[in-house]
Amino acid sequence: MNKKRLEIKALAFLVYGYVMLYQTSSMFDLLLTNIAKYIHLTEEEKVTFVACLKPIQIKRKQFVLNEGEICRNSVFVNNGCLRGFTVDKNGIEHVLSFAPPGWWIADMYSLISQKPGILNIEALEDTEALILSKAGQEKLYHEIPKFERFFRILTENSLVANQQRIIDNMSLTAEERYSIFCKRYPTLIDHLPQKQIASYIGVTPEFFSRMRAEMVRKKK
Amino acid sequence: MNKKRLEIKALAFLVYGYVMLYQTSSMFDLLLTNIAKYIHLTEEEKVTFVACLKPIQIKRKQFVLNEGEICRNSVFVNNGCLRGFTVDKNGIEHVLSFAPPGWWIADMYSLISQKPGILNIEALEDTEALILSKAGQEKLYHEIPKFERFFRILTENSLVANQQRIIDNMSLTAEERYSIFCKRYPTLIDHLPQKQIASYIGVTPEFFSRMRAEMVRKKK
DNA sequence: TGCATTTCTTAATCTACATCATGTTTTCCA
DNA sequence: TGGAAAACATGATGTAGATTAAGAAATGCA
Repeated sequence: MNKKRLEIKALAFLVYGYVMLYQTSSMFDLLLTNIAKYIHLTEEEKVTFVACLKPIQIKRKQFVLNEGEICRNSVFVNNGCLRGFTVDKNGIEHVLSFAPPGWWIADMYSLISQKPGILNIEALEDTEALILSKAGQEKLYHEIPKFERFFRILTENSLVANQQRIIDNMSLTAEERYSIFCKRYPTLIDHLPQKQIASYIGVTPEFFSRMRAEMVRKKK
Repeated sequence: MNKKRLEIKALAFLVYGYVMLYQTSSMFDLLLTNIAKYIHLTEEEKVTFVACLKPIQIKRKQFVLNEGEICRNSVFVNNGCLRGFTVDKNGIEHVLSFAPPGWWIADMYSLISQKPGILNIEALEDTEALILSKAGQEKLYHEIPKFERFFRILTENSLVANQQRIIDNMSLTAEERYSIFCKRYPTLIDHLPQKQIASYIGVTPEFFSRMRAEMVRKKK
């Protein structure tokens, strides 16, 4: 009798474990799917990887990183949206990047050098994310060298996008840059406050507002 | 007698081989030294690596890559200087990057996607360089996975520099951007035609010329 | 060495976008 | 749910840098 009870208990625990696994796994699905586009992970490797991740919740307007701090994590967004921005000597903010679901964000300079950074990272809405510490990332490089490949590819893609942005900033008008933004990030447009988009494409909110009115006028 | 002749011949060939190795090795020194900062290669791996490289000579004003072509190589500069630039719809050139000795250059977008690119790469002076084909690079990733790490780090550094440039373009005046350029690339300043620097920092040659005169005037 | 080409300079005028100011609409949260 | 804060719109004016033009200096190459 005693033994049977133990068995039942053990079974219940197992079931509970599976349920937990099943439930919480959804939190890693988006990231694992993204990774699968570039490298193949065994189930065991997935477990090792997931063990390096820590889920966090960030309230709207809350900061994940402040300028002057050392960036110790990469952040992968599951829900919501983050922004990375700097503040210039006149107190004006400049958006370097948005991180909607499926995107990574960090202060790359600070993360690499482990010196104080210049980036602020803030939630534009309530956000669920996973963080991967620098230590965790280096552990991954050691234990599963395929991750070198994954992050190389990720970084390459990011570099290409940033180079294109430099070229666009040098050779296009604000209006053209905005059109490109709309095409490239259609989901962000209705989501984001105008002033954030204005800051990203590199104009003042006032000019952006006028420009949009102008564009509507033209189309008629 | 016949045998001895053969031995001498073999010895001569060996000596010749070493001399060749010694002479030509200087051509790879800069690159191997750079790599050694990030990963350790065995002598055997060095040989494998060097076998993937092909030396080229580029005359001043000659193009290594034209927009519209598919970029099939990364180029590492030993001597001289290359520039990567785009031409906008008004025919104005915009310099995305310079490649002085010790630097890599390529149309990253095209190299990754193997689609026609938008970058022109041209020699600003007679240049000696090494090219690593995309195929060669992928062979390296397979045979010596450490190269995943090397190129990841290279790409990360490049990404950081490009992000900083985006921020600078959004938050600084042309004069400030020029000051930063002077500090960051002191060797390039006396080397490069002014109009190339103007194009890199994102102003016209006329404005750049006036700006510099202005800066001299101020300092007195 | 000299001449053609490219690069640099300087000046007048123009424009895309910034700044300042003020009112209106939307959003948030107590 | 209502009132404060944030976001957006619009007008008047200012400015960094572009454009056009034309001459002077430097450079490359036959």
